[in-house]
Amino acid sequence: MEATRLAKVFKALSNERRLELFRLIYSQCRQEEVRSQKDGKGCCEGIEKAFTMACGCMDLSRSTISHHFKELQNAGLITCTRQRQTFMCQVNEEYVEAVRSFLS
Amino acid sequence: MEATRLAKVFKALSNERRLELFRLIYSQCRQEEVRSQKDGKGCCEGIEKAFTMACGCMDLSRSTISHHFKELQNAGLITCTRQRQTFMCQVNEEYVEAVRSFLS
DNA sequence: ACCAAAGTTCGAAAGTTATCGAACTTTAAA
DNA sequence: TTTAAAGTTCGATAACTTTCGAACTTTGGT
Repeated sequence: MEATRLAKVFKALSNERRLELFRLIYSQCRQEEVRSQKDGKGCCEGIEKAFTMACGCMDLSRSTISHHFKELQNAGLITCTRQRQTFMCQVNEEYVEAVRSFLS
Repeated sequence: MEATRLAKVFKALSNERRLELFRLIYSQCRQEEVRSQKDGKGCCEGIEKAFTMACGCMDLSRSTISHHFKELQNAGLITCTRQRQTFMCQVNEEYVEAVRSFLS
């Protein structure tokens, strides 16, 4: 991944609270994946009510949490799609992989 | 690595020019390592004249480059030690590894 | 003793970020 | 139709960042 884009990914992870949020989303996704494999659904489709869940876990205003979700999306780390009242959130593994291999 | 420290590492890498600088240092270290293994010296002791090299490679003022070196040091990614007029620069692999495994 | 090379530190300007509360929208429930 | 839940957007404030040039320090060469 070229420097410009990768730097944006790092910037998205450079705020402590946003890093916590991303790790939270990621770990929920891992759990969801285990569950969907048990059900024979293949891979995880994303996690539901990610925003609501984050509001419950983090001591930040909803507007700030909304902002952090936007930043993670802008950086490409997650994709969110509306589902009626709540939204569905997926981790973009390609970007996670770019972080892991940032020196190659 | 805990969130506070890891976020600082990501912040250090969140500026495009600083990310380029770090990659530059890292790649020089890899080359140096190959050379020292040939010479039977064991591992790379760090790269010499890192600052001078960076000044030659990057179109930024010396004061800005100095600042970026400081930020990389503060984050823990590199260690610099003076050697007469120039300085020696080492990459802290522990921190690189923390980035690679930031979700575990 | 003088000069150059290699860095560092300072002060300033311009821009970006994190955070909040208030006001808004959209969807669903009573 | 009113109300509630789930988000989003706006405006503000305080703090931080990037970058520069100028002035400084420290080390080594002549």
